[in-house]
Amino acid sequence: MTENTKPVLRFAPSPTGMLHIGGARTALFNWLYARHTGGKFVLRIEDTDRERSTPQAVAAIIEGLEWLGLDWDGDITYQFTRAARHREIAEKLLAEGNAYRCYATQEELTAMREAQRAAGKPIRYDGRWRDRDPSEAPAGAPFVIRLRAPQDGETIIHDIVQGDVRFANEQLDDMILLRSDGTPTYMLAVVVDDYDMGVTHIIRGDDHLNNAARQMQLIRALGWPDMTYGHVPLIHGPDGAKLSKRHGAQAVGEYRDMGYLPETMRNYLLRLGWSHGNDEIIPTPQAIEWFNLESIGKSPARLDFKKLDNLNAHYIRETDDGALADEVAHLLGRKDPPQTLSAIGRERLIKAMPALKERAKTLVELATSSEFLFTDGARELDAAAAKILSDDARRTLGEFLGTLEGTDWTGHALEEKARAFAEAKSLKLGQVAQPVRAALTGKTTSPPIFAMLEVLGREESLKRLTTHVL
RNA sequence: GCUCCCAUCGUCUAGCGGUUAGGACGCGGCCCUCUCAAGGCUGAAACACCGGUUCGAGUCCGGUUGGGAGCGCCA
Repeated sequence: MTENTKPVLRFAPSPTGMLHIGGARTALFNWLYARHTGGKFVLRIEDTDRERSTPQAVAAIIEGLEWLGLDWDGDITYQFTRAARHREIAEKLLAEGNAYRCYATQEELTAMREAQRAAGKPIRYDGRWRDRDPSEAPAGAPFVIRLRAPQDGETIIHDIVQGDVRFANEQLDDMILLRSDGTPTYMLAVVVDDYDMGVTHIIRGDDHLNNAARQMQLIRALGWPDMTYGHVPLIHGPDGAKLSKRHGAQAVGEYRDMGYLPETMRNYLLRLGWSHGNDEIIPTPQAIEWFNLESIGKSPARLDFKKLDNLNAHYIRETDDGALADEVAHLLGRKDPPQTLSAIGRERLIKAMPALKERAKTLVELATSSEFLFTDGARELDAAAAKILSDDARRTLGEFLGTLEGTDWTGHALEEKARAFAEAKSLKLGQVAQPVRAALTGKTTSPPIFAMLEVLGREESLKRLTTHVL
């Protein structure tokens, strides 16, 4: 493959809100295909709507992509900076007769649509200025420039995921290219920018499928080459309805806050709408190797947090202990009031991490389950732990502690002692271990308790345990 | 209303004319076990409906129903 035949993919969000989970998947697909083919992945911010675009949204999108690990090639293109070029193309179309000036006012158009709606007719611009002589134009009145679109025949989109999609040209109206204030519309800007940026493949949400036909008409009018389209079905909430606030997590930042790993998100989002046989666990390098456009599914998918959790648990187990400790420290710092991880706390955390990470579905859970490592002295007991520490249990605990003098403070040695003690007393191991767990952690669930005794050390462990001896 | 898209277990999906319709998550059971997980084994669970085409349809075609998207001087 030579340099100029390599694919150029783009992600083109409009900065009017956070990076949405659906947008993240679109970005991922584009990114994966670019990396798979050795092509380019470029980022373009579609900020031609000056009213709704905000710098905060731009920042959130960039932050989201960076967190997801989706790096783009070259500089970010800000669409609004290219307005002069867009205008130039509109003028060219006008000069060639492929576009015309329309003087219809917004009120007039609104009335037109209302009438069409009332009559049960399709709602579209009726072409009232399409063939009017320019001399009829009201002097000095504002006008927009519309594409003179073909009225017969059909426009076909050869979509790589949806197949051939045909639109009768008669049902597509003459779209506005340049607004009356001279700024370009989205339809004009995308087509011109994609062409100028050398974009070869457009992978985007299928909410743009209808737009594709209109954009194709524009491309034809300009005599520019076709691009390859792939319209990916949208992601729905767990209830099948369109994703909205009430579904909870929507912005990628929220997933981060809930303790999901970027690796998890990449794998999960990939599987939502793309498949490779029966493979489920697909780390990113493997995804880059396997990804193709043909295996993108055609039907919309729903979010399933249970499955997300399961994948996240998998990737947490795969993550390096030190990196996880850093994440826990980060989460601690975000608490109210913020907590810092002490040197001793970090040391304990690293030692306990192999056992802790096997039990956590999210980083938040990991931080919560680590909490008992960071305090000193007697633990406050939760209700279940208090119940475990009955008088009998506390007596047993005392007797057991009595056998521990001189014991090597290792998980293995302590477990041996506990087993011997239990056998001597005709108790089950659990009858010894559970009171120890309750007293040591204040809870009834924890990583293997003898290993935790070792992590906390003799001194700290005895401090916690002796408090509860009867 | 008009246009376009979609339709396999609850969910994500494999399937690309002939399969006991497979896997994963979740759910139930068993094993393991100091708790909780993890892991192993195992069970229940799907081709929306109606017509065609074909010797033979989950797979091809049409319709119905049900979802979704679009119909802005938003993107």
